[in-house]
Amino acid sequence: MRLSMPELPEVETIVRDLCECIVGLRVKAISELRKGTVINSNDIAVERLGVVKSVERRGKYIFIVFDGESLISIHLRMTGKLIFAPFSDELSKYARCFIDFEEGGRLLFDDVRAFGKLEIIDAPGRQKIEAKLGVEPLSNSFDFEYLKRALYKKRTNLKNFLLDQKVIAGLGNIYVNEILFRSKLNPVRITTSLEETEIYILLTEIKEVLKLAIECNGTSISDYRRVDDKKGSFQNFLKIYGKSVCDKGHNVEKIRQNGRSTYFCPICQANSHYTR
DNA sequence: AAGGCAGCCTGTAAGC
DNA sequence: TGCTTACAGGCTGCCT
Repeated sequence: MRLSMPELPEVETIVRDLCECIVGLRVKAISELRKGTVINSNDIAVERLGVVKSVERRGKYIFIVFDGESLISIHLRMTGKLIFAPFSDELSKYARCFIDFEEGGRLLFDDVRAFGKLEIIDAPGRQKIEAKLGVEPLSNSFDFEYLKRALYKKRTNLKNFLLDQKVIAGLGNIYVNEILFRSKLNPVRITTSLEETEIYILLTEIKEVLKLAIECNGTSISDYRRVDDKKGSFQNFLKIYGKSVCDKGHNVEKIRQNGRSTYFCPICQANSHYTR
């Protein structure tokens, strides 16, 4: 299986790695190799971006923050990769754009499916992106009350609920499958059917799975790679995604919800009767 | 208003 | 063998 999906833990790992590579460097130029990859709708002058002050994550977005007023937002979507090369290497077939720094070094954005985007924005542009994002799941703001209120406000199934970036920012298909399995909750359950004990379990598992995955530097089942091309190791902890049997030996069922594959154990997660 | 879903894109794998 | 088709999925924008 070759999939890729940088979700919150993968993006967090990339951001941490990127901090080590590019903070303090001054942008010289941005080169677009495939039209549409770089968006600069405000025509912000690249040579005025200045020195990289920090690299931050919000949901699955990466923000490269400069000492000036502008910043770069990057979304890797499914197959996007950021590779920092101290020396200018040969460009791959799927190189979409790159940033060259005055001090030397090049940050390459490589993306097979060309869904990813790099956008040069200002502070209001960042606000516009963040306005569409829900809570950071590892922050203190994401607590029992937040989750309970959000669940009861919606009327959809648990799988779609957890994938909704406006509610919780950063979860993708793999981790949602894992979280629901570890919570022993059926993905087709309607959000309003959850009891308080179940909400507490769900909250705990969301945080636990993300923390563990970050400790593992993400999941590489996948062509996800870190900035230095190293792999993460969370795939060793996957219990349900892409599996044919669960850890109890039951057959795993695979269904589609809103066009996305859901893996679940109909025995361990046997509560699908709560669908209303 | 809010939820559902096609479309974007291309490599991989299965089926004939 | 080689062609066709399905699948992988985050997000936007359209439809209901």
